[in-house]
Amino acid sequence: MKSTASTSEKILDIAQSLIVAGGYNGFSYADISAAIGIRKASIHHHFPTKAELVSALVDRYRQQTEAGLKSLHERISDPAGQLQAYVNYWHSCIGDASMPFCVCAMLAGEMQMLPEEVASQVRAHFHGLAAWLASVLRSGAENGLFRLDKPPEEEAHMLMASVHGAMLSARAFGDPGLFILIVAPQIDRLRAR
Amino acid sequence: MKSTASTSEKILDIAQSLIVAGGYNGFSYADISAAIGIRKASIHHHFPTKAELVSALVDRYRQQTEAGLKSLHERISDPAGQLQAYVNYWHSCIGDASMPFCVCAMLAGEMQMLPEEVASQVRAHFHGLAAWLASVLRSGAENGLFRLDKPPEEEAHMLMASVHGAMLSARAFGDPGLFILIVAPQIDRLRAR
DNA sequence: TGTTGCCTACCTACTAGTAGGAAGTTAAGT
DNA sequence: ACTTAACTTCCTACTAGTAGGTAGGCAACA
Repeated sequence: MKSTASTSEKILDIAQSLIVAGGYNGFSYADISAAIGIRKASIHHHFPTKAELVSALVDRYRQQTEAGLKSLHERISDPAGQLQAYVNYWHSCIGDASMPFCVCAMLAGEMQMLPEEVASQVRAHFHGLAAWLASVLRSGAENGLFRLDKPPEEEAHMLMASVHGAMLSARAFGDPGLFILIVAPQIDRLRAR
Repeated sequence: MKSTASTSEKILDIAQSLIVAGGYNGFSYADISAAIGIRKASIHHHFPTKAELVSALVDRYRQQTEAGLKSLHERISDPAGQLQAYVNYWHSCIGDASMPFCVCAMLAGEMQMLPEEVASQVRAHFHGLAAWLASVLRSGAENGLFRLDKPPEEEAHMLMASVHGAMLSARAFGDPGLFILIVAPQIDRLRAR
């Protein structure tokens, strides 16, 4: 239930949606305060500094991502389906506007002016995602499901870039459908011919 | 010569590099003031509001882009070479850190909280770039140089997303070489087999 | 004489962050 | 059962600093 969410989780929820909309410098304690009906000082009680808040937020995001990918592996065994499920997840997030952009992709754009603690977590997310994609592509290639032109690590980077670029285009053009139009052919391309 | 650059051009130069580093909310008049040794109020003399400043900046960026692509067409006639030159341009910008990110890609991420005048120009840039890529791909396909799996417009969107995603990955991983590692195979893929 | 470019000085609104206290909760100690 | 102490959550009230923006003046120049 939503009503059982703790205050600190509510703070992270709204901060996350504000970051997705405008990045690290695009929100303030006052914005969060207004959104959940609590005073600024109370937010500082839960998260003393903005850097700590965002750091906790990215930490949670990374755990959620890890848990999501793990449960995905439990529900779907074939690598092609796993890739499809990953892409479908983002397709629906963008489609229903619940999270129209990856938190870490947003922050990666501002990398140079992020507090170091946040920057290193963003880097870690990118490494983790690239590793997951590479492992899925590798096992798919071993099964003969995928035909890779490059090593799995490079194909993973290419796919990740397509996904992030597709998010950006969908946002720039204001057209959620653009995401899947861009990403789907990139996945088809990997399937053994 | 750099020394003949007018003050307003210097303002746009530094503002552009600050936007590339941290987006619309990532810089202030005070930052520009400190960087070029002029008072804040003097910047307001040239650009009364921040929205006007960024709007002028994106306008200039779009003109520079248009001029660059035009001269590219004059120097290089074959579509494959044109595509290669476009990618090489960004490769060198990212490599020497002179402009490690596209201004409009940066702003597109913050689309939702941009002043409308800026947002529409960013959209226009994306439309223009997609159209240029589509026209290059189309003429390449007509020459038999490219073999496209999808209509040129869709292939253009895919390529543009790869380029922007590759910029983001290069920044996230702190590895300029990642850009070309991601983009080069996407171009090779288009070449007739 | 008016215009351009820059200045000093200032304004209001907002930024992250702090100090200190009120209210309620929990868990012993008696 | 009653008290006390520690802890949590949230509050009001405040700070120093920064945000974008304005008013008015001065000097160079057309």
